[in-house]
Amino acid sequence: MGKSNFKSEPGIERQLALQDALDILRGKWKILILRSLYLYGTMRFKDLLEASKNITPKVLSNELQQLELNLLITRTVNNTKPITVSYELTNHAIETLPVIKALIEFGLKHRKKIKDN
Amino acid sequence: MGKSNFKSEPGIERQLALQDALDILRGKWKILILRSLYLYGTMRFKDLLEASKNITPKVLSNELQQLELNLLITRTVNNTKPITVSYELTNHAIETLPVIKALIEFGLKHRKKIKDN
DNA sequence: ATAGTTACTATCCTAAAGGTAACGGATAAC
DNA sequence: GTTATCCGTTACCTTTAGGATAGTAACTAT
Repeated sequence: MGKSNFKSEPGIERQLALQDALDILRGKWKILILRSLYLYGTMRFKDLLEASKNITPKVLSNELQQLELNLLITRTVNNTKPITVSYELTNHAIETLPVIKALIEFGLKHRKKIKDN
Repeated sequence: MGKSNFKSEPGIERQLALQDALDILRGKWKILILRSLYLYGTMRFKDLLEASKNITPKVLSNELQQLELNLLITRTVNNTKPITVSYELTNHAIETLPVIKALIEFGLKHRKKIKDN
């Protein structure tokens, strides 16, 4: 396979960074949830349930907990009459926006490619 | 949840594109394989086995088939003494480079954030 | 004839992800 | 006191991803 013909040096740090990113964003729902929060700002649990078509409360709850653990969203309990809970992105989560944009761009091009056979 | 405060309109096309992209690139290995091919150009099966630490031949074989199906890599059999097979990225696969770059950037920032507590 | 190389495939198994359906605690409205 | 809303949890099950181990086909070298 020889030496790199594309970049100076791979760099173990970049390799680890990539693996971490994949771990954190892995799964069917996390990126979709992040995108909803980008688009709509603050959302309640119920909003996210409706926005993420076909997700179940259990799964949504899990995903939100993981996103919170990884410092991508915050969870705040509002003292409203029927209790409500608000989720929003942290500043840190802004760093995932380029990932989402790139995925959408790739997806658009891929769909076009498929359509044109 | 109100109206968007961030972008004009979500757009069902972008939603579908995102879901397609996530489907195509899903899993523990695909993006790592694509990155190896970016870095090294043409690679044989054995090269990819060594570059993707801890992957098994069965899993690698599966991943490669899926990537080929989705038009991201090509597979060519070389008529060498012990048969060898070369994999490389298609032109179309270039479109995934921004995704990988964005993931790495996010991963680097995330690692820094974690280290700084 | 035996052993090695390359690129897999086959079989079996475990673990993680994801889904279904029902329930619970808090509060309030009717 | 029954019903409703909101945000979950619990128990259970199915599906998918991933891994371990061994084997195979084609060829080469010794």
